[in-house]
Amino acid sequence: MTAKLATAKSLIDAANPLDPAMLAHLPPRERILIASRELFYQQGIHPVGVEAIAEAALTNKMTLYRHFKSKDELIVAHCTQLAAEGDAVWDRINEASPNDPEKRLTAWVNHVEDVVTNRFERGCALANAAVELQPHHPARAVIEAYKARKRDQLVKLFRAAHYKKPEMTADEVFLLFEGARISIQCGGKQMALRVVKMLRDLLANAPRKTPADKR
Amino acid sequence: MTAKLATAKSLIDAANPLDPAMLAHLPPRERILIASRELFYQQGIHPVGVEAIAEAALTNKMTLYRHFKSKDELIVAHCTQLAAEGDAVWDRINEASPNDPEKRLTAWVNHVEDVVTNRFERGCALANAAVELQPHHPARAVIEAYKARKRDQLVKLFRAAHYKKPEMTADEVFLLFEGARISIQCGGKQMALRVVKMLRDLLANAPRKTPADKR
Amino acid sequence: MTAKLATAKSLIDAANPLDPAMLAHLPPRERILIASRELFYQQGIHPVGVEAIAEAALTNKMTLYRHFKSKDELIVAHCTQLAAEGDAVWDRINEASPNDPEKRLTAWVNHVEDVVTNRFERGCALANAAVELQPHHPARAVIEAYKARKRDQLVKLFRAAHYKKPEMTADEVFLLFEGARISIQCGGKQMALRVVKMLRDLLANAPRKTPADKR
Amino acid sequence: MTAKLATAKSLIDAANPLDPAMLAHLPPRERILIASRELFYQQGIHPVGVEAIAEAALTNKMTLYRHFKSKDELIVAHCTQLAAEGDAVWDRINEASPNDPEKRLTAWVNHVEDVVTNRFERGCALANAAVELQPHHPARAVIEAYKARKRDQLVKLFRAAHYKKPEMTADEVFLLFEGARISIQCGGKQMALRVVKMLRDLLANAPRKTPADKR
DNA sequence: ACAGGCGGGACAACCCGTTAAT
DNA sequence: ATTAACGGGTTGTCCCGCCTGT
Repeated sequence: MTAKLATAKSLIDAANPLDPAMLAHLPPRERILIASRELFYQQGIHPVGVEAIAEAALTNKMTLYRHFKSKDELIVAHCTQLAAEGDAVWDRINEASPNDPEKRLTAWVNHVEDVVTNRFERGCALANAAVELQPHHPARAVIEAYKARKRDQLVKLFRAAHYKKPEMTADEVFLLFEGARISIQCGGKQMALRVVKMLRDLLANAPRKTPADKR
Repeated sequence: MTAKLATAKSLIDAANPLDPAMLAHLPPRERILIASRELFYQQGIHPVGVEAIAEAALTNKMTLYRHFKSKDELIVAHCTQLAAEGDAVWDRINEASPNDPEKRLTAWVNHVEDVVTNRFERGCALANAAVELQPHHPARAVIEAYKARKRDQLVKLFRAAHYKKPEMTADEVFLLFEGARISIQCGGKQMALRVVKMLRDLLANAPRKTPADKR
Repeated sequence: MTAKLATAKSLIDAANPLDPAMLAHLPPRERILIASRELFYQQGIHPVGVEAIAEAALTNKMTLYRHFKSKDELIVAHCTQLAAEGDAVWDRINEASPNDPEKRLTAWVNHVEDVVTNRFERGCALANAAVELQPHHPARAVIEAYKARKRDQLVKLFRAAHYKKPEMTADEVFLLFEGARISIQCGGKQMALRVVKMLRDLLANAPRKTPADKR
Repeated sequence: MTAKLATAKSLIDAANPLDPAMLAHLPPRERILIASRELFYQQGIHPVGVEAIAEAALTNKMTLYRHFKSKDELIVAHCTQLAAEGDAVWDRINEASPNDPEKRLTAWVNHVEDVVTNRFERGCALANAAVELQPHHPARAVIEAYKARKRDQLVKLFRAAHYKKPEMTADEVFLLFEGARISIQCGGKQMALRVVKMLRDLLANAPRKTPADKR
């Protein structure tokens, strides 16, 4: 489990992502995106000004505006980055056991456990962004595409694992996870932690296709 | 079912809540809270200025500041109001069948169906507010208390209905509902609609205590 | 001549238009327009910020933006005001001698003398604005309409005075006046002063309609 | 007349002055001045940033700042260039008929006709610059010297052509031309076109020195 | 008590001219 | 010679209190 955590951590952020020593050798665009992720996640999108982002990224407003032609575009890039990271986690889980859907399911639940246990005290950054951004904001499309992709990937996984109703099961699992993360924001940290047991029960008890397949 | 809808509707909003004809005969404080609810829900809290609220409430900033000594206090009152309305819905459901937990469960699911089907295109207003507000904001306490209350009420209801694991079932139901509503914001309207079937299946299949206990 | 000057002066600005004592009892919108006229004329439109205007108008940006929803709109109002004042000068000249075109011509030349001699060290404010503003700026239409109106009014006046070629003479007079004022900006103050003699000669020598009228 | 146009055109701009193919083989300083002339004339001086100039000149800001130590200095160079070009036009006209002032006058009016007819949709670039620049700007001196020179050259020309009042006639002609060009900016394109006829009439009718010369 | 305009300071996003580092 | 850095300045909006009249 320690290994698992280290793996996941290294995928997303190593230690303190705003540590000047970490940022110093990165190109400005990277620094800006890292700073955005951190500040947007901690404080939300609206309350964070471009100046604060530039400062946290060890640069200045002008450089920020050379790389992103507006704050809105930065927000889009920020959401795109988050989505790509989420996809990367999924890909890593899949590639680890390409021929064993059971293991992939287990690995995903372990990832969920990591997420609700150790990180993301403010829930899902993309869901939060969707809440803050107006419906017509271009970043919304990025978020919606990501969420739809996640659900479809779960469907495929449950189908590969010969679940009888892959769509239904995927929806259930997806909504439980989403609900757990939004509940973190609403004080339900304890409830979010219980979601892991729910998911394990659900995976164990949901009906499979045929006994033959199980063997 | 028509009656149900009418009931819920009348609890929350009658026709167009910002219709001047509706607001005119209400005291200013009520008008301001109604306007806040509408604007905050549609656009979020940060993007809506006090001036816009005052205008929609057919009054002016001065009056607003006489009733709420700051925008933050208005936000608290707004969340308190939303919580009270949610509680009222619950109470109404409970009082309709005080001695029949089965009927109460059914009624609650029907209410959920109404919510995800007909209204709240932007998910749960309180969850959205929690996302927008900083952790130290006083309104967060109101929201967290409300969400905890909801979960506990579900636990009690499941216990009354002799479910074997009332906490577990309540959590599951709660998270599914929360997940469904946050998914509305993330483009998962279709998925949110499927939550109703999930809930009905779950209620039907979750293990009850024993037939002996029912008698 | 003293009377003339006083008259013209009172039409446009009395003493120092930015004197706080003068501004104090005026409504904010008036103060802002007066401050705009003064600052825009002295420094041009681009170099003057809204903050400086608000300050000179003894108010602040917020009040300015309550009366004009953008700087561009303020510029339009400013140009409209200048045009109205120019029209008022013309009207006053006309109403003073409604039945004597000769006197009106003389009065107009006297006004020109006043303008190039005593005021407007930076030429015609509207022409300057036209130079500074992009062709698509809405204020440009105001300026062009004003200039066209001035030329047409001169044509009518020359026709009433029985000049043989009223259009030609009006154009000539108009262009000389315009040229004189733009030359002020280009160091040709001395040349501008000579325009008065040119105009008087031109009016005296341009051919009239009938010999009888000439006596 | 086609030859005339070609001549004048080749003096000032050949086809599209910002065509990369035209600029490519020029030294950077030339490219920058050409780009400045085009952009400053089309949009004015204030709205055009150094970055845009560098880009249009197929170079970068750093190179620009190696050739001109500030934007203000570039503006001075720009105005100096415009003045030199104007002088070159005048010299060419003069050198074409060094001993025939009548021809020179005619040629100059033809040039004026070309200017107000075919080019300079935004009037005189130097006059526009004078309007935009503060009185203390060093480029103003360049502009004023140029305009004064133009007037003096006209005086000399009228004296050489034996006009009775060369100063007066020169002023008149000068102001008409200036007025025509500023009027282009103010919507008076039609009026500007009529200035050519005025000038021809004026030259034909203004009194000459001795009857002997005329015969 | 309500209505409304006015005032004020802070801060948002965005862009400028200019210089330094690489 | 390109990219980054920098400080200051732009327009525009925020929340909030004052100060009139009803």
